Amino acid sequence: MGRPATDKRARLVAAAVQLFHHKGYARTSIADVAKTARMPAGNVFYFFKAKEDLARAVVDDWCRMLADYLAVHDSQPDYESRIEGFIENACAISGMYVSLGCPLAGLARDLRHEGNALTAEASRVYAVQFEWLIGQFTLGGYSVPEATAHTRLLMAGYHGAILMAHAQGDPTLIADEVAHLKSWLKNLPRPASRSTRRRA
Amino acid sequence: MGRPATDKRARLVAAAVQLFHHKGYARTSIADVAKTARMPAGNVFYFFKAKEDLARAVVDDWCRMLADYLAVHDSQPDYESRIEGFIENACAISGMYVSLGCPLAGLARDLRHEGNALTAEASRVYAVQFEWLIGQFTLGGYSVPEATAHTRLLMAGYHGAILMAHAQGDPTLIADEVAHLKSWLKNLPRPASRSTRRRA
DNA sequence: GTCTATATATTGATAGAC
DNA sequence: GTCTATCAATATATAGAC
Repeated sequence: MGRPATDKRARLVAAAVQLFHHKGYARTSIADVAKTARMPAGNVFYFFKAKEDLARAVVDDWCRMLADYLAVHDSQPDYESRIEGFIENACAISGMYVSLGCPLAGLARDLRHEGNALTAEASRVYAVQFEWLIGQFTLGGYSVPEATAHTRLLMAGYHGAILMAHAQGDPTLIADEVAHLKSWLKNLPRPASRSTRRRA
Repeated sequence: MGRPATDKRARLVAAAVQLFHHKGYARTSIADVAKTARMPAGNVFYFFKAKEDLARAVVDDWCRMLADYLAVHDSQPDYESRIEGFIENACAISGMYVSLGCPLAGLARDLRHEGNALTAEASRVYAVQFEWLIGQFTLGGYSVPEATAHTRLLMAGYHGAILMAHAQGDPTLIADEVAHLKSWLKNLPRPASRSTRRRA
């Protein structure tokens, strides 16, 4: 169906992804987005009939980017190395987390304040990480309830450390939590039943 | 010095505390605050010459409220019971956390997006909890570095679980983390040196 | 001290020329 | 499809009557 041949829509989404992270959703104007994407303000409404629709496109883009990033870990041979890679990545980008906060946390919070229309979108942004982690623990031989419980603790500690590091302006909060989570992961009780891959 | 005899200022701050939590800082207008506090909009600027100053007063109010709440735990006989009370409180108010998110997280994030003028204020909101927890662990005999490390892990898991529960709309994320943290606290290695209060 | 205007800027969104 | 001009609503903040 008649999508435009240009990359204008993609440029608008990319600009919105960045600005929603840097300034927040409410403080980012359509004019801001258009300017960052190097086009006139009125043009935005050709691609998105309302700011809400732009927000939905931004959520879609984050889900896609997160899935792409998580796929990078697929080259690791076992589930534990893949999860460890996920955990350690927080250290690699802790500077961004400290200065701007987690983009997922920001987006989820912002969208919940924009009326019921966007509340459902807010829940989607973390779902990709949740599902990937549950899938990895399951591959490691844990039952789905076990994998879910482990994932929830991991996600809480992981994103909580980012939250604290941002609020306190201190990247060592992330480094300490990463070290703690790696140790926690290594000392996790082995799954009771069959494991599709041996080794810790 | 010439403070007004009425409670209008306090009513404005209370209204702002509530609205900043429910709607976020950017989406809360001065008119909203005045209306909630039952007075005309123009009146706000007699007490706060700018919206920024209202934000500062809201941060002050949160620091005071947090200190008052933490003092409730002083009746507990030992540091471990006091920290346990702090942890368990997340369950008691998990409904509020799920529907509105943590007010501290929201305020901290919102203020960081309002230019450099309010960034410093954003760091203050968690400081009361950090310092109280470090103080409790220290009373339990831990060294200041040990107490700080324990506090940082606790704060990350605690506030991370609230963040996830809000984003996913699921209070069991908080209940599970609370159970985990209580077990973690109980199994924490005893401090090496003198302890001002015996017992786990 | 308190409240009623109102100034001024910016917002999301639309209409219509090209 | 693209862009200009502009609307209507809402925001913070001020001036000045009471």
